[in-house]
Amino acid sequence: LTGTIEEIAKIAKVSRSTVSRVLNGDPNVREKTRQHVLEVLRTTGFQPNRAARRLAGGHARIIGLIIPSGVARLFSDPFFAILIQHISHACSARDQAVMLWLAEPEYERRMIGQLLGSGLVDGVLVASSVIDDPLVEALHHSPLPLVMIGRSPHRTEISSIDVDNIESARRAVHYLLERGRGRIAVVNGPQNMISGLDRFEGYKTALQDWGLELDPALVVPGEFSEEDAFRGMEALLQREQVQAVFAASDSMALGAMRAIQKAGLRIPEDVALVGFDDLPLASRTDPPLTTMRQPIPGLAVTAVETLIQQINHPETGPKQIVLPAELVIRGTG
Amino acid sequence: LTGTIEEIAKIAKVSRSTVSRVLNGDPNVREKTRQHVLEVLRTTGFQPNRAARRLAGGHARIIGLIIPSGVARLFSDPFFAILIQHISHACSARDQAVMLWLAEPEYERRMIGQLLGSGLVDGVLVASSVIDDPLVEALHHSPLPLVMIGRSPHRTEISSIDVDNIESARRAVHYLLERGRGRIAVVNGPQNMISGLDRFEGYKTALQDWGLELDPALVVPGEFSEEDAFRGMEALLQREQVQAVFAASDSMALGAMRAIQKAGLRIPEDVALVGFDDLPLASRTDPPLTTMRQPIPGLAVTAVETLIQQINHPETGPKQIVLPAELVIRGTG
DNA sequence: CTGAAAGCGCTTACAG
DNA sequence: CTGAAAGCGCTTACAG
Repeated sequence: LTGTIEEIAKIAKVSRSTVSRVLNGDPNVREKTRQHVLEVLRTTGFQPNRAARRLAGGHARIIGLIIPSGVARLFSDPFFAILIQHISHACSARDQAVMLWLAEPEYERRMIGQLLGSGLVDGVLVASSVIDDPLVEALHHSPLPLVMIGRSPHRTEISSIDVDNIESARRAVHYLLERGRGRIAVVNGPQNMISGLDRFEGYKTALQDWGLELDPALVVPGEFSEEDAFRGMEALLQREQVQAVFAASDSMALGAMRAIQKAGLRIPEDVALVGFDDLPLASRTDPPLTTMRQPIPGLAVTAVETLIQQINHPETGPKQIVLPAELVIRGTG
Repeated sequence: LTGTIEEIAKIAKVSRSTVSRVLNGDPNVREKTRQHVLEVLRTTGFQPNRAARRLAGGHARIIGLIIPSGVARLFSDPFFAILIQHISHACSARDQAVMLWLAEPEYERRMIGQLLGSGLVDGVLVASSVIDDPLVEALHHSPLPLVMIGRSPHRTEISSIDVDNIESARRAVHYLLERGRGRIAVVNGPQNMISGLDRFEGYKTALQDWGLELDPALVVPGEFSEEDAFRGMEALLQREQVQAVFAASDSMALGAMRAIQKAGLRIPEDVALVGFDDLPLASRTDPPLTTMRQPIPGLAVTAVETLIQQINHPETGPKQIVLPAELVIRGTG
């Protein structure tokens, strides 16, 4: 279908070295030659064989996208689906293919071996992980460039892209406090993930800012799942009176919303509600959800570009990039 | 980390040909030699370089998993997330890596070129598609082995794995009719996808079986999304009285459930409800959802195995495999 | 049953 | 700026 570099060379009447140079953007090609080869490349629709490319020591332009096993349960959260879509999109736009590795405890060892040994992947993106995930540790000690989405608290030597969860959560809760809501419940994410931990931290900080005590009775443990949030909130509402709820994800906000409405309380009159993520569903709930918007496209693009940078210039040190979130005020608070 | 075949050969004191043969299960190796090489392979944890393998004419053991652009919107339906997890699992268990291609209109052409030209992938799995998707057509006309999840109505030359959507939907509606529910609304999936079309077909057939007329006023168009189902159902309940609802997916059943309950109707006393999929959420709704269970693990495993079969024995003709669904009776009908 | 050799399609010093 | 040549790590006839 697409032929080999040799055939292109023949058509363009140059050596295969020259074709390869053009393909790889090597500056040591006369401009006229380059244009000519480029033209042949275009008309033939040539696609270099990535396997050969990789084998010969170049980059295959393949990125490994890893979902650690501890996170696999969350895989059906729309946040993930959307994140993966944007990562995939960012890769396509940069002519990078994506290899998906859903880590599973049983195959984790083998997976790492394959990632390293199979010689396919130029670098690796870890999409969210549990704190101190051994998989991340292993990856970090491998020669493969690595970028995480979500910061790694104990490892600033690993490049990561994250939203400022602490500050964002704090701002969300401030917003509720400013609107006169004193008793604010929190629906937490998993506390073994940094995003869950940080958002809870932000909640606590906001209370402190206002000189309020943390009331453990107002803390609903959650796992980023709608159902858990629904149940937890339902139970809480039976014993406590609250004026507002901060949910650490939109999925959980949805669950909380259902519980609040089921309890016969009005949103936002009786109970205000702020979520986190700004998934598409947030604008379609009734009333529409006020929430902290995660810049998912930005996270994806930045992660992919950071990784590519790391692949092409391994000498560049690790980077921690923090992206801002934005409060989107709608009808729930 | 894992070394090359050459190093294994040296340790095992055989030629690299022999190592390659045991690696590939070639029967022309003396049993004692094989055991010895296997032992060395085991102790070294050797991983063959897939890029080299593929280049040399063997199989890379990489499967391309394609989500066509027409389906990308559905990507955040938990059904997809779970399906992908199972596919990934089935591949890991068979030592196959997964390359993810979320097709996007803008990059679709390039993607196909890459799939074919990049020489990375041994075969391709299309996870659900729109009817007569041009992407599937292109793939079908390529030399790459192809298996679809979801049947392709006009192309029996393509291997496909599917659940019997028509019959399953029919059984679901029969179940409601048998329980004395005469006026049954349907929340449809997209009618440009075979699963949406077939389930509607099953609904219509069931009505016919009972000598009932199809009432267009009872048909809620949907796109497999909870929100659309919620709105559609809400609108329907304002003008119609129904005794039951058949939703073509669990996500939509959830939306319908919310609408029914919001309208002050009891489930199942006033309105019975049957979904389709049996996602984890089905057992956790209130009341728990009665639904047709799709054998997702079975679909995934069968699809992967069919594709591997197709890769290893291209002479085998295409296969259409239909898996049974099962009605799971819970609290909604 | 086993090994030496050619070749897969690239990249990258090396020489000019 | 360009080309001839070596080499990446495998597989697979070919010869024995």
